[in-house]
Amino acid sequence: MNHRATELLGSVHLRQTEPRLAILRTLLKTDTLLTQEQIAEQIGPDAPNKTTIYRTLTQLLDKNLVHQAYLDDRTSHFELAHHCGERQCHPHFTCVHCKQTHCLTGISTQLVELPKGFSVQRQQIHIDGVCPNCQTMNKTKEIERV
Amino acid sequence: MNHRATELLGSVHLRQTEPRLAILRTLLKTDTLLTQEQIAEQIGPDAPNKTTIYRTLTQLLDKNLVHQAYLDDRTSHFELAHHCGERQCHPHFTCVHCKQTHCLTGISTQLVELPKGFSVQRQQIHIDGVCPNCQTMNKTKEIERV
DNA sequence: CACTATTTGCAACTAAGTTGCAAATAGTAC
DNA sequence: GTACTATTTGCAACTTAGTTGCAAATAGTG
Repeated sequence: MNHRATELLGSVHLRQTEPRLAILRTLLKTDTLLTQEQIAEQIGPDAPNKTTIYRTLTQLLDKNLVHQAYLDDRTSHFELAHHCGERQCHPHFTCVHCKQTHCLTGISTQLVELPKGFSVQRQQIHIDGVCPNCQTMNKTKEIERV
Repeated sequence: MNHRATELLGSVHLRQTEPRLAILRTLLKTDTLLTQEQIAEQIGPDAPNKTTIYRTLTQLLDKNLVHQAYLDDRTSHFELAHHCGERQCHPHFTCVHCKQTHCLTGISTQLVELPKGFSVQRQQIHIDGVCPNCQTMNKTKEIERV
């Protein structure tokens, strides 16, 4: 994991600094989107300053190693771009119940056919609904009520 | 337009107040998403206080007359729900050049097939790219450079 | 016209993200 | 290893979208 982070930084010609490596390691470890705060939390007490985290993420965005998504609140969520197609990110699913977001990486989707004159750079699909976990929890509650 | 706004308010049993009517009129008049600030601007000097605008929009969201979208920044954008299907909003297109967002209402799209256990409530598609206007402007510039 | 529940505007607040600047450090040259 | 410089980091102060509490205003009703 550490090696992969070093490699990624090298590939875009950025200096190998501990804050950057820690941020990349965290993004490599997870299978979902993370906010600045969640990244800091996961790194722990020695996490870089929030300014540094934002600045690093912006650099990685510029280099196209990271993608940013705005979901159901005013905070931006980040993820490594390695599971995204060139023109299209995988769909994101947010559970209205537990508020957790899942990356639906194994799914095929097609690009929308745009009216004449428009050209795509990136398509994102965002789905709100109920996740399997909350689905079964609700059913259990219903049974309990009876 | 005024009549339609009165009608909409009545249909969800909210009091007919001038701020609410002005907000609905503005939403009826436009063919794109608006932020709180843009709504206030369009109403003009007698626009309701921003608190009132946000509160009204929240009420209309609850009644499902209005939809909210988070696009490429931290500000929420609002629109009347009347051009949306039950499970799916029309796609939104944001031009990376002029930053304007267009509602692609005349387009058919299909719901993503979700993995077992997930259930959809609402699907949104967001596309970044270049709009017809900026496309031709860029071409013109290229010609000028030659 | 009077009454009351609802709505509005204002001022103060919250929280995500940004900026400027001085101190620390990675990469390089010797 | 040591010295040097451009880059990076952390901190404090700031910006901005949106929220909250509360007193004044008003829509709907009798």
